[in-house]
Amino acid sequence: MSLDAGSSKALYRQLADILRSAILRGDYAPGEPIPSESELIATHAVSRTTARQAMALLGNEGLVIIGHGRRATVRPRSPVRRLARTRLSRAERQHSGGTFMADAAASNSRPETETTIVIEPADAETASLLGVDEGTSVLQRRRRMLLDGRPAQLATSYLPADLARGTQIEQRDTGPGGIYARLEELGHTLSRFVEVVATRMPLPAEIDALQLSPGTPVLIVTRTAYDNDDKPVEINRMTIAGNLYELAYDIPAN
Amino acid sequence: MSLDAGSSKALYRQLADILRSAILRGDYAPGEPIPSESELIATHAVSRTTARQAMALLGNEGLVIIGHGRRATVRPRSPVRRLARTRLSRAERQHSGGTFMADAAASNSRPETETTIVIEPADAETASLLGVDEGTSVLQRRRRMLLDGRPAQLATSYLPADLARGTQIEQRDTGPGGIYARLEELGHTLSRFVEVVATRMPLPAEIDALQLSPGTPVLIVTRTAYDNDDKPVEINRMTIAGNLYELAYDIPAN
DNA sequence: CAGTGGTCTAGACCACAAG
DNA sequence: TTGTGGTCTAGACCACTGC
Repeated sequence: MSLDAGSSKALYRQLADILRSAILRGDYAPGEPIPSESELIATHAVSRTTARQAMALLGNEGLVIIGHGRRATVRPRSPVRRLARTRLSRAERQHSGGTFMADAAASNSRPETETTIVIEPADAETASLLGVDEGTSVLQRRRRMLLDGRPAQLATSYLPADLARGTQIEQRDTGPGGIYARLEELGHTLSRFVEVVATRMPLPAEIDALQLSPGTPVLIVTRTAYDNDDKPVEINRMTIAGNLYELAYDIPAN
Repeated sequence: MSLDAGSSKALYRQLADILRSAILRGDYAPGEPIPSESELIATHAVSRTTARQAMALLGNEGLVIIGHGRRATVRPRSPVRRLARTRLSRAERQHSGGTFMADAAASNSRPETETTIVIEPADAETASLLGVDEGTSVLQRRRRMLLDGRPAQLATSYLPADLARGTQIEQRDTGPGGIYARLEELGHTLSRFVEVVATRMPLPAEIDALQLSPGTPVLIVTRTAYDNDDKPVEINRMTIAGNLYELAYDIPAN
């Protein structure tokens, strides 16, 4: 409960340990303030730097929210929304405005989408995923989705420009059922999706766009849609706030 | 390229921006050293604290690896292993020592597993997932898996103790096909799995067990195995180093 | 041994939040 | 206005790495 100056463990780490234990034990409830810097300085006889190092450590662990001018608080467990990937079934896709809209409807939230559409040559990675040559013209639909006014995820779709030319896929509003419905109308009947899930810390632009607080990682989901010839027809790269979402996958046992 | 003391942006953030851009641009290759604190101090006329704040920021973003006594280096992109969840098919399960072994075999690595087996009363969350009453005796198989001597993931299986009593599931070595094969032999034919994927920053114990460097989030996968009556028979909670793994899911388009 | 990063202190001034 | 956290400085001593 008190600091040991002789310990090989740094003072600020010991201090962080004390606070972390207290938080995990529930001494400070989610949303409640933890001791201020001044209090830590007084209680544990350390310098301000040491107190701040301890706080910063907990902030980067995602345990506390530190904000200018207000006391640091225990990070509330945000209500986690579950994104069920079964929503990719054809039936689900068709009577909704795409997977995001389906998820929004399921969670009783007001969805908004900002869309930017550009055509650019494919970089090496995108080209490889889409099965086209590097430099091939690719249509990018960059979207920022919000739920109830709060940023939820970033998503960019990539399709060969040839394939989308002159179709509603080039429009802001892709119509009922979204891109996938349009693709099937074009004769690209979809056979399966592959989603690859990874995680990393967000870049500053992503922190900004998703309004993330320190210590919040993002989920990076790369979805590839394959047609009946097992040819990739669309790539969707998603960046999802790790504190707000979890992904659920259903896997048959055979 | 140079710092602006009048800017509203903190000096250390400006400095971090400069370094980050240089790294992302490729000026410093992965694994290569970035400027030392002394160099930053000399080049940009800042105090050591400011230089260190900038470095720490990049460290927490996972862009650089900072180590005592050695120069900070650009974080090398670890070879990412893909964990294909199709490996959960019955055919795959049966001729391997479980999903971890299957993945290891697929990646030509030498797998090791440390296993601890305990029986404990279920906490509220586990009870709810397993569909049993809180406090019911639950068998826990805690495993730490290593590939080529390096920690790869932590996994704990939870099964109702009644169900596992007297079976090989209570042993360290669960035999060919692992737990799932034993469950099916016991009459619990598996119908499906649900995997829920989330991410967060690791706790100190996890950092230690997985040898994670700062700025590395973990993937938290909770897998539930259901039998033919759609009753959960096993829960598997996995903690996976986010810099080493990605998960691949195959989703039929229907 | 020299160079690098790790920890810690004391003190200063600023910016934001809330009463 | 008061208290809180944000930024920055100068300086000191320590511990690890690698020549």
